[in-house]
Amino acid sequence: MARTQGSIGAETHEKIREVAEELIAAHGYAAVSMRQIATAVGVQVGALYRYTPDKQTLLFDLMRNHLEQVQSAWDATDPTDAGPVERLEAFCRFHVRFHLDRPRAVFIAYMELRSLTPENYAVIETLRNTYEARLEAIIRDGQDLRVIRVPDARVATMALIGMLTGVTTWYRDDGRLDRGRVERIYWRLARRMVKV
Amino acid sequence: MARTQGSIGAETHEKIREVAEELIAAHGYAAVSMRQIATAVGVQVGALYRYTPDKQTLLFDLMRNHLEQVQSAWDATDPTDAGPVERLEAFCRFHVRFHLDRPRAVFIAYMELRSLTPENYAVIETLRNTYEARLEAIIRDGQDLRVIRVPDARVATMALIGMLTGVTTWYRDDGRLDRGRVERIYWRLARRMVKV
DNA sequence: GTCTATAATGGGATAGAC
DNA sequence: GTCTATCCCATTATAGAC
Repeated sequence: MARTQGSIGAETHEKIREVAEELIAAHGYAAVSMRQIATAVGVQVGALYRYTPDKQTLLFDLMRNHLEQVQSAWDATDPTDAGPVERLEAFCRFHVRFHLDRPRAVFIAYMELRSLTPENYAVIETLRNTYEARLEAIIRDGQDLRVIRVPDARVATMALIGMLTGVTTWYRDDGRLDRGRVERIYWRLARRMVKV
Repeated sequence: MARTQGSIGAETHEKIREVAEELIAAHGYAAVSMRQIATAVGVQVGALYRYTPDKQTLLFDLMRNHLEQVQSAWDATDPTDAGPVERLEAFCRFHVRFHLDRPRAVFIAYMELRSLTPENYAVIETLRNTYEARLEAIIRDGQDLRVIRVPDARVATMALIGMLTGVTTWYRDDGRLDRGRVERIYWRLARRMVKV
């Protein structure tokens, strides 16, 4: 397979993304320098600018990429023909599983909103809102069909998102529970929260 | 009332804390400079160092102060003679109320852990764990007395903390719901989550 | 207790050689 | 596509005048 004409080094590009995600998740966007990233990648700082116009765009691309992946992965998972309770179970399990698999990307997407320029922030906020709206729609469907009952659909949505996303703050792979059990426990908690 | 001998300017000290909390919550510890803080306070940068030995200590004091206040405010609120369900209601309502009243301090306490030196991090982590242990103890009491039932006390604790703390990410004072209603809705969701 | 001035270091980004 | 060298500016923290 010939390399695409005019393409830049795909391996280096990928490594920059991995290293940037790791360092930014650990120390924060503002605390990580382009020099640190270059050193961890194994290149000099000037080389980074063949892959990103600036540091801000590097962050923005990481966040957009992650949120677009969440979105498309959920759209591929959503059992749209099923009832609201079954879809809610799919959502809760998907959210926990996906977030446990990508804790660093999740961390950045939630923590570095304030590091974005206003223009980039608007894009990312829209992506986040679109995803959260998917959950809210399921809850409202369930209410209409009287198979889900919550005091307030909007608050229940935000409470669920907060509860599910929080798993990344405490879960450890070498801990007492494996991912499957955690996924199951979170769904049982969620189900009781919204049950008729 | 005479000013304590040898004391530094109490008003300036307090203003530094307020300004630092506001700026760090908005932009992040690493992104805020001592110059920015000094300008917002209305002094020159050198003056700040009469009140804090360095920037790190300024952050650490903000976080410790907040967590100690959470702890002592809860200890003063906890209806220790009541049953587990009543105490859980007190906890949930307290947590939502306290966090809605201090969104910036909460934000910093959860987001800037990575900006602390290892020594300072250990202190803050201990304070956080102590507070979370209070909730877990209530849930375990409730399980023992068979008035609370959850799949796993530890996961339920973290799920509750995540759910309740998340309120600060979406609540707006000029929004649809006032604080009292939000507090009530969160408690209803929590109660269903842990009910027998 | 606050100021001005400065030391010492590191930041993002670019130019031009190879 | 990566390197070296550099520009220019911001950073934390301190010294010493007032």
